[in-house]
Amino acid sequence: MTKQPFYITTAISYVNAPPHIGHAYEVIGADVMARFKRLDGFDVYFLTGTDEHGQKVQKMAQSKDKTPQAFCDEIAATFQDMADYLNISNDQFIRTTQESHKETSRSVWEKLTAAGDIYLNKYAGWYSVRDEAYYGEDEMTTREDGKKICTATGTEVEWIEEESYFFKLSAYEQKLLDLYESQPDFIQPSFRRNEVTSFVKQGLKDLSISRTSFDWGIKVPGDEKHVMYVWVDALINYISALGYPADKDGLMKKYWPCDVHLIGKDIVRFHAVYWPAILMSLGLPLPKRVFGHGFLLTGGNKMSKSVGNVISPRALVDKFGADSSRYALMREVTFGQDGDISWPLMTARINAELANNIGNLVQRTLSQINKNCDGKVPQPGILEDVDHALLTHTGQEMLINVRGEFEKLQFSRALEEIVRAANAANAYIDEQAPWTLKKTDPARMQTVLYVLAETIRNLGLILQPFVPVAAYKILDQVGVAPDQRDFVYIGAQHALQPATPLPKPEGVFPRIVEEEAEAAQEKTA
RNA sequence: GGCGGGGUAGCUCAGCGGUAGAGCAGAGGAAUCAUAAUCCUUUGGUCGGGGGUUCAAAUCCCUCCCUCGCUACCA
Repeated sequence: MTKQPFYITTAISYVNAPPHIGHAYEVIGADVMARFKRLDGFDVYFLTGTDEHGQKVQKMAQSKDKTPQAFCDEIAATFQDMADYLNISNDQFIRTTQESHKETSRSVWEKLTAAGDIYLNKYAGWYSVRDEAYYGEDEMTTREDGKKICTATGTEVEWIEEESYFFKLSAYEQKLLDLYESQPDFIQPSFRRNEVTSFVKQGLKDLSISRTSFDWGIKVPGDEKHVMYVWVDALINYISALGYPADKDGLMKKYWPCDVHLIGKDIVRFHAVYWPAILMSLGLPLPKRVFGHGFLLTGGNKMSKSVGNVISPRALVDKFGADSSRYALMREVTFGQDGDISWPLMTARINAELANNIGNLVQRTLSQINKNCDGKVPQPGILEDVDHALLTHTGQEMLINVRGEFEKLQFSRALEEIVRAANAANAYIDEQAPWTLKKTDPARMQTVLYVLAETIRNLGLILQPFVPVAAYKILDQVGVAPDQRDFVYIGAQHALQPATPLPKPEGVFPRIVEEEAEAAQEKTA
């Protein structure tokens, strides 16, 4: 049976600065989803990467006295490094400065032109030379001397007309509205769909898609004084990565259309309006889903360097490790909404759920098996109702519930489900008290410990997408073979074989113990 | 201004017409296998204000207040 394909992407990150926590959050979300789908029997392709063109990058490079490419190489490396230390399982890391992407972009441009959707005209507007930006009427005020200035920066603006290519976005207004109507899940969460719909209903203007004021970009075929507007270039990454249009490796045929574009809420419009319009013009099928996640806040505020409340991905992993960091971010915040994170919140969550609940469950069970069952999977007797109840809850039932949450990208809810299962196992162990059975009914003790080992196997399996390394350790400790770790192995039909020898148990989720220095740091935060 | 979220226990949030819920935090107890972890019980809310519909409203309608987002071409 051939596996069903599943294509998931993050946004590509703009390389004007090294990664911050938001980048980490997004790529972790995508990774958790990708890993889940792989384990659930899908043929997954997971793409992430960097967006490297545009005026901002050119300026940044200049100010650091570097060539744009050298500058990009440097920053892109920090993103690749982050993917590494966060344990991200992407299949490709695309960079928009790579030759294959440029080729695709030029080819797309030619196709859009051939489709009659690109034309040359003038872009006109109020421009601030100092800010190198155009401003709308609502962003400007008139000074006493009668000159218009930008309200925010206070710089003078002048009326500028610049030659530019345009994309006939206006021609797609009705088609886009039809799309949102006929495919209500196209934009998620649903309140984002409302925003986009009302935006499109206001009427779409054609989109200026080339620039002549700088040259760090992909040159427009046949008119090299223009470079493509970075957003057009950036969006194309989702298909250039698959080899469009040549499709030498058949990736396009296999994985397109994309199942989920996972992006930040700030760029929903680009993905829900511009991108489908471009695809329509190319005659390509549209992505199934665009999911805009929220932002991470701390103390209800945006993180900012000047306030000094920034939590960097590197610092996070240094303190908690990759697994626990992934867990904390996925658990603490409802995906799709903004969420508050802080060191104390994350520490509390990791300790309560990973260390105390799940970690300690594994430890207390395995150490009893190690001491009392000769270090082998115990031999169960006849299972009682309580045993069946726990196994059902933590087996198929948990998988079905977790899968349901993944369909909605509700990672936090999925984890809640898993924690609840571990909780039930802790209640079971207390109620059954195998340490007492050891003296009164050793056979029953074996059964109880077997049921617990089996529960731990199920938990280890379902935890893999979130905490891959620790989950692997758990599965190793209950003697699950590496090729028996897909979700089809969850549940009774693939239960542990009694008498399988087990390695000596060791802790998987260490408690975070606050040191004085950290406590002091938190006081100031 | 227009459109759309949200305002529920100390904290984070669920419920969205039928006697106020979960987790965490707080209090009391049990147990001792375990990462002093676990388990049980429990305190705590006039569900933003006001009005209306209904036998019945956190839940529907109106209105007001607060808060957040969107309202195009830096990315």
